[in-house]
Amino acid sequence: MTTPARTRLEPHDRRAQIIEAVRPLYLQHPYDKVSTAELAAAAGVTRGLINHYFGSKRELFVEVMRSTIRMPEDELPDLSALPLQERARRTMDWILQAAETYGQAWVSVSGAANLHGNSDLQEVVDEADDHAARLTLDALCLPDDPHRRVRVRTLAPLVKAVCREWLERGTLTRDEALELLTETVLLFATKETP
Amino acid sequence: MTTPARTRLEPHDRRAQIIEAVRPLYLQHPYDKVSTAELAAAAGVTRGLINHYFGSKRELFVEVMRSTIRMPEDELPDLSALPLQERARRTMDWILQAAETYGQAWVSVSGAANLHGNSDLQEVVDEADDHAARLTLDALCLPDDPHRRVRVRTLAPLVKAVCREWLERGTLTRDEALELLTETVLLFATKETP
DNA sequence: CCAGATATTGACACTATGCCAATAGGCCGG
DNA sequence: CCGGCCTATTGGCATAGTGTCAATATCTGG
Repeated sequence: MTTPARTRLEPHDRRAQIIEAVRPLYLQHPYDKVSTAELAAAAGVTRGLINHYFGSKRELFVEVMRSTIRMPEDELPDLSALPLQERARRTMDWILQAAETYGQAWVSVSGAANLHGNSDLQEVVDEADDHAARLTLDALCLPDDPHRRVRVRTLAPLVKAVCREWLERGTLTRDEALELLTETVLLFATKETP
Repeated sequence: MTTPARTRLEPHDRRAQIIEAVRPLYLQHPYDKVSTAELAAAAGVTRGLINHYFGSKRELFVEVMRSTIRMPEDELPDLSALPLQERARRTMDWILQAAETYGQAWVSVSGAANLHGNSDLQEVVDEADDHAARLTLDALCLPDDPHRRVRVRTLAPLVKAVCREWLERGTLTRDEALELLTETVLLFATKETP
């Protein structure tokens, strides 16, 4: 029964350690079903420390989200030798695969569900979607000008919705999902910039 | 200074009255910035009554959302005489117009922003999106079989994202938005069912 | 080995939520 | 027109959760 004595960490390390320790809780329970006490317990620290580092429970939550819903950029295959149509298909396939095997968190979090204008989470989700758009354009070997980026990032919520129909509800087959997304991404990414 | 004496309403009416009285609060502030006390004050009742009728603050919030984010079905024009392409364009135009003039709440609320699987709000948003899909198919004069409905309702989050780029960020013009959505809805709605 | 710097704690004050017995509004039969 | 019943509504209580801050303990450098 080793009740670990209080240990002292560098601020940066402590922040990171708390975020990691707390992540699983938010993967299983919604924000307001997890108390600061539980968060602190999971991290092996006191409630006070969470407020010290993150200001508020909410801000910790937002930080956890930020690092969780970001699409990983490794293992993105090099498609530069293929025709555009095929690049599109493989890129979308890559996303579907990530969603399937890793249960990629990115697809499970879409926009903030509030009525009022701006949510703190919206900002984080937007950042993640914009990042996903950059990755997509990169995989497609298409230039990343602002207009194109805008169009491609609007696809993020569509991709998530399609994945949800496929994985959670079983109302679309993987092939249907792939086909729809492939055609749509071609439509959105190749429209000529005015 | 008329402090209105306590009046007695039919349960059904009281529920409705509370929801209406509370709606503006949630249009301006996020869920957790509004206290039950403020909600009760706005409705001219006591905190206890809110719990009596809705069980919890959260459930009241969900009810407000349910009735707020539902697309109105009136004023949907009859397009049956036009060719499909044109029906699609006008339907999307109708949606954009609703978003612009009424600041339609539907477009401002997309999926729930949680990591864990299911949110109480997700259910409500899904219901609204499915409803919007029915309206869309109706306007397009296309049959409403399950497969088609699934595909069209995945477009809901896309429509919202495009509207956000157009209205809030100004990164898309109205014409660009209209064109993208028109082509996409045609793609999704006219794919033959297997 | 000591002393200064600071990461971490624990207790306190405050707010908010949900619950329940008590209260009172208004309809109905006499 | 009145008294009594039904139940919508209240007000206070109990509890849980959040944020703050002075006090404490840990590590580092001299």
